[in-house]
Amino acid sequence: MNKEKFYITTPIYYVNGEPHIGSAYTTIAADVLARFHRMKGEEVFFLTGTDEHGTKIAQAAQEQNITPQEFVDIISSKYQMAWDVLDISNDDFIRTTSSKHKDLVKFFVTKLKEVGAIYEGEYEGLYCVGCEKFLTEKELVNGECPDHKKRPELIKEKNYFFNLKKYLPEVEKRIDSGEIKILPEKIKKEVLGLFKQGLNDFSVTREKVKWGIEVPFDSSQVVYVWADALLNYITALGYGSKDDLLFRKFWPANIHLMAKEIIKFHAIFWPAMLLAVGEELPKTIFAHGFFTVDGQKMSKSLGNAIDPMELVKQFGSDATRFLLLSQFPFGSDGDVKVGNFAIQYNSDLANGIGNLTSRVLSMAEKYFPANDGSHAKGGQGASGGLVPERDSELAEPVKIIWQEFEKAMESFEVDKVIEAIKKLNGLCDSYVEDNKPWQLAKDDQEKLAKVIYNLLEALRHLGVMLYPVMPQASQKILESLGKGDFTSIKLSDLQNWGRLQSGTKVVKVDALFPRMQ
RNA sequence: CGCGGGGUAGAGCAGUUGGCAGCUCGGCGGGCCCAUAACCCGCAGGUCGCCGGUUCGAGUCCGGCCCCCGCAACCA
Repeated sequence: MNKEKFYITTPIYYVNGEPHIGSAYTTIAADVLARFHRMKGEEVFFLTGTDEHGTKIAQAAQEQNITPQEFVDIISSKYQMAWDVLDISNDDFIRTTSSKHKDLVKFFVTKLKEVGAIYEGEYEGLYCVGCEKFLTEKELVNGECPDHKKRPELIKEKNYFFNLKKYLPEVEKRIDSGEIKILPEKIKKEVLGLFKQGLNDFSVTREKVKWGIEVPFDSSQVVYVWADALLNYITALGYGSKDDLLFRKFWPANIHLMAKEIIKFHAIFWPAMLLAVGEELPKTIFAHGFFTVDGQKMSKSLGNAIDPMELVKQFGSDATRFLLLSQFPFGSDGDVKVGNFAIQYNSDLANGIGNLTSRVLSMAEKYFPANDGSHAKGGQGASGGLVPERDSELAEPVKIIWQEFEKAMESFEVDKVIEAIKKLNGLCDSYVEDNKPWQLAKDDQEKLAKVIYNLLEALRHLGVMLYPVMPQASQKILESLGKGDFTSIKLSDLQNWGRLQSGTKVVKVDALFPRMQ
């Protein structure tokens, strides 16, 4: 039987700055989906990376007196370290300055020329000699370049243009019909609106830009951003090379995930380019929303950008993942109150999941102590408990929560995934109160055994459910139940009630999420 | 008349096909004692932006108005 495949991507991030909360948000969300699909037993390829060409990069490097390559090496490695710290499980990390990518982009551009999808034209724009780049109206202050206080010149240069107009009707049709799913629905509307407004052919090369991939058939030109960056999704898979096994296996992408500002390029330009060369189109393109911080748009100039690495320092990787994803519905914009992170950490994680884990394991240990003496050596929590007789009183409600959880995952509603987790947490807390194990310990051993079993088994389910969002906590919970490694077991099996064997030794863990003061 | 989103309890948000207005946090009161001073229960009563309309009945449909915000006119 062929395993189902799942190919998920984030955008490649532009290395003009270090990882920020937006890129972290996208990447964490993608990681959650990737982990979930792996749990389902699918063959997953999860790609992220960095976009490293362009004038801005060359300038930034010059300011620091290093070569552009040195500059991008530094920033790119910061992204890789950040994702490492955040437990991102990407299968590859593509860099647009890698020789593989560069070769395949050249191949692609040549192919565009061969099929007649590009033509020579003239680009006219406002050029600042000081910046050595074209400026947009938006960048100008009183009609002047803000950096050099000079009016930019209106100049023309040779460019190759992609014949977008030729492919627009087909792309529109595929989007409208849902062959390419654009999500959420409102973004789809917006994209369809763009067609009505009309779109122009776009440059795929530039003459004045120096830091980029040289156009193979015209050395005066360098490949311009979209024909470079977007290609990462297939060059990473070896498209156009001898070794294109991954490409044939994983393309088309199941989902391109991104923030909404680049939806146009992904929903329109990218499919059009793929059509031009006769390749399949991505199945789903999902654009999530933007953060505002305390009501204001996040920006470097305002100095209100949230550094994801600071969050990790404060809360840890798991909690950072959880907190970012639970701020607002995935796909909408949302405001983040910086002060709320700690409050929410305490309520959902310390008092919620952490406390539940702690109370359940404590009771197991207290009421059903293991007496084989083979405890963890040294350290605290060296005692252990045994799982008592099984019971299925919680099986049904847990099953329903699993259904909600999966539905949320399948529809990319990451925030609702978190709701499901919280619901299971709440179910367990209520169950404790309803059954009062400390009472049963005095007068009903038989029922006590069932109640504790149910709690331990529910905790196991929680541990599994936590895996996509908070892999570390998941691991700790499952280890404490003697179920550390479950990656080879399919989710559908893990979801069965009663997998936890009676008599299994459980070991209390240190606080999963220490309370913040 | 560029495109799109939104205005619901102190705050942040849910509200599918119209039918007693919900969730989380905070606040107040009670309970419990297994647990990370955690947990459970109850309460707190918001003209659902404004004005009309359709309907037995409208945050939920229609029309108009006011106010926020995002995207866009080839920034990566």
